[in-house]
Amino acid sequence: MGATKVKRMPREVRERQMMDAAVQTFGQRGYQAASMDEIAELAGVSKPLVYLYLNSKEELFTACIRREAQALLAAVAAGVDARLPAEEQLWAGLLAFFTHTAEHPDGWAVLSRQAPTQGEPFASEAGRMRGEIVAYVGTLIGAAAEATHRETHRDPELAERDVAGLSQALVGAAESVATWANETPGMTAWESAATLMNFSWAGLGNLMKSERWSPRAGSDPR
Amino acid sequence: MGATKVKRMPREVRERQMMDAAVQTFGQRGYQAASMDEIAELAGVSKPLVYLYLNSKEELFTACIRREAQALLAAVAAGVDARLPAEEQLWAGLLAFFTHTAEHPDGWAVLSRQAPTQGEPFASEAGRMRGEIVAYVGTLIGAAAEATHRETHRDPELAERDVAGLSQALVGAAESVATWANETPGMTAWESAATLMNFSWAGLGNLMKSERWSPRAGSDPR
Amino acid sequence: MGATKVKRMPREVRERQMMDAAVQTFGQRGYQAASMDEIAELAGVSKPLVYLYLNSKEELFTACIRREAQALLAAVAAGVDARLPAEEQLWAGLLAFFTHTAEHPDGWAVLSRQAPTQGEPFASEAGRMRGEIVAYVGTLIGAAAEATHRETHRDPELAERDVAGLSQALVGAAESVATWANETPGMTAWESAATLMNFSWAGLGNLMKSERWSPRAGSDPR
Amino acid sequence: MGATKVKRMPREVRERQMMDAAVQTFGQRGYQAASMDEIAELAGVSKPLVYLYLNSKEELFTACIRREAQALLAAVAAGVDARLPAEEQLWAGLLAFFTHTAEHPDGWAVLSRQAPTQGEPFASEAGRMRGEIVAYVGTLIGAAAEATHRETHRDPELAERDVAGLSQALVGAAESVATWANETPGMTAWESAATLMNFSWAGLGNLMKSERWSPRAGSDPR
DNA sequence: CATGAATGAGCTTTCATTCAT
DNA sequence: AATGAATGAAAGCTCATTCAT
Repeated sequence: MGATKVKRMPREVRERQMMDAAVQTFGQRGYQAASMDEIAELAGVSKPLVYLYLNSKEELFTACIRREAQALLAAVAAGVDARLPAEEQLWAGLLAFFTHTAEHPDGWAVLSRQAPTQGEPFASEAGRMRGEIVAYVGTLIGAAAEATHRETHRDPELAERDVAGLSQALVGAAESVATWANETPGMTAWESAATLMNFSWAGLGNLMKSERWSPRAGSDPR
Repeated sequence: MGATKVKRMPREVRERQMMDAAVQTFGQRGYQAASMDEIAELAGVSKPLVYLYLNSKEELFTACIRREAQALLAAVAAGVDARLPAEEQLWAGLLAFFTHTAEHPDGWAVLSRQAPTQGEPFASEAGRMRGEIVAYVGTLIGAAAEATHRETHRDPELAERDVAGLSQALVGAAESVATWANETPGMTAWESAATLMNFSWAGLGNLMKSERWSPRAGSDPR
Repeated sequence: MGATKVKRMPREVRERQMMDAAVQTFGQRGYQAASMDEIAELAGVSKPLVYLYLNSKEELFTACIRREAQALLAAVAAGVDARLPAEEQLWAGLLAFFTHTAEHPDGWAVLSRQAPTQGEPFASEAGRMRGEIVAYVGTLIGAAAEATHRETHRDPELAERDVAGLSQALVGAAESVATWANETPGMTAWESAATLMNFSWAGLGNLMKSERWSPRAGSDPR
Repeated sequence: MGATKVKRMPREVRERQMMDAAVQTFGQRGYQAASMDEIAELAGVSKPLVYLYLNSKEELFTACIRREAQALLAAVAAGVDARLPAEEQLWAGLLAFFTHTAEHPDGWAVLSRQAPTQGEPFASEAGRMRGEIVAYVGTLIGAAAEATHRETHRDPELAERDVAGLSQALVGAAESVATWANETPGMTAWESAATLMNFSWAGLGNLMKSERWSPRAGSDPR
């Protein structure tokens, strides 16, 4: 009786609507503060249907984390050409990263703010994705180190933990800038990527040439 | 059977016990997931006493944020000698920062993970502290830029937004490394600080000499 | 064992059941002493359902006041024929009033005892209804005064405040008698109405003929 | 160590302070909404002291009811000269009643609004006092009836229940007017008493001369 | 495929009341 | 005579979750 409410949609479509509503709600309110009522209403369906398709709040949140992580990883991967030199891969990856986070702020909020703070099933789920990115960045750093080695015949002697630490720093810096950019009107993905590149590349480059920074005397490493 | 339950303590002492318990619980569970029951039990008191002294969950959380922020800022300030050159100030500050966050992981979790994600009364409370640190880092960068200018007679031309972005990146990197260090056994504050210094100083130094990184052709700033 | 717990009823029905239970509980226990648990149990539903339909204790109480006030006013209005002389209107109104209060003692308790003593959202809600009744009684007194004026050519000179005071007295007397009747077995509405009519009508009649009562000497109006 | 807080007062004085504070708080807030904290603070003592002297909230409220009832009864009794004719006794009693309730609005609120609505230990406590007043009024009516009988040789034939009903009506009217007067600025006790006297005396007088009001035909007593 | 009706469990908060000094 | 410290018990309210249709 009327076409206002289109019902009987295929499962796939309904499911995407629900997940979209969930990501938006979780991203803006947080996991705990988001209520299933709100999500169902925003999705335009009844609560039992949400449960029929997504089973529970926990599974729904996990599904959101997974979907958004996949999307972010895919976006970065799509932006990068593995045949280019490491430096340009990093640039391309950062650009893709900031572009995606700017276009999906709620998804980024779910991944960066909500998931890691909600305790165990979720933190590790989000950690898995972050780990993939950190590892990928680590690969780039390693590759660059090796290239430098070949060119300069100086061994950067980057231990595994060094690489891990640097990757963490770079990813952390990117996260921080991404969040800040989402709150700063007029800030483009290009600017964000340039900021980060400027900030990090020379430091990384030096490291690879074994030119480490070290504290002056007096401050002993304890 | 012992002195496990010492009762009738002066208000000041009890209040500190409660705040300690609260920081631990909030840091590990998150604001919403932490229950006042749990905090009271951990503090070894009854719930009404928590309310008598701290008034409400919201006020309790705010008090935790403030106390931990104060402590962190104080620790960093105590570690830094403003008469030293910027480079060494940064090193000392990072060392103090990583030392404090390593010694107070729950407090650090409250400040870095929980407070910023819990919406309005809290996010801005924590943002205030982060803002102070970012501003302080910005000062260091500015000072270093000026010094470089004097030495090299080259103007770094760092716009305000550049400084802001770099500070965000540096602080984000530090946060990321601090959190990662807290999860990585055997990682010392000294190592964390060195990692970050290595990562960032050369990049910053280059910037100040106007040696910016720029993408090769093809990737237009859109 | 039986049909004691019939479930899945339409909202309208459940809502009436809840209001009935609420009126009974509020009337007997008072607003503060009545617990939502008790009301829900008496209504045969769970507490969340009460909140789902009626929103809060405050709204529930307000709804009770309104419903019972409406019912009482409607009962009195239905019992009165506005074309009759004032005297007979008063009689009919009193009879309807006492009949209704006798049949709905809990509703009457809510209106007369509980609502006016529970402070501001409620007192004025109940006051509104009492005001309507007082005003209606005032109209009757005014009409009777005018009729008397026409017949006897003596001006009753009833000032507004006189009318208000008399109405208050009459309504107060009726309230008192209604409450007393509800506590007195065998007391019929007819008897109550007759008592009040006897008590008041002659006094009012005298007033209208300007035959005021006045204290003998000695007691000066200060 | 100054004289700001005079301590160690005799029990009698402290107790009166507490009761004064209690009457004020109960009268304004209601029994349930009044908290022992509030009462203790208003009385200027610590909570345990209130318990030491008055034992419990329930006993405290009961004590308030009793004290205020006693005071009201005493005031009315003091205003009446039992050797005067019933009519003048009524006038004097009403005047004393309205004077006292106007001077002690909180006490009157406790007696008239709070006590009767708070369920069982209290309602009957307040009912006892009300009963005394109703009975006293009944005595006056009875005395007046007898006097009338003697003068007019007509038997008013007032059954006990008639007297009771009339007393209830008169007392209810007085209560209503007292409460209304307390809310109406500029309304004096003298005016209140006159209003009530005008309203009731003629009606009572008629009754005593067996001139009852009776409904016209049609409205049968069922 | 889809939902209106319903609830168990838990949370924050308050309050009368009591110890120990 | 007087109090700061402390609590058991309960109340209002919310939410994820499930029937029955």
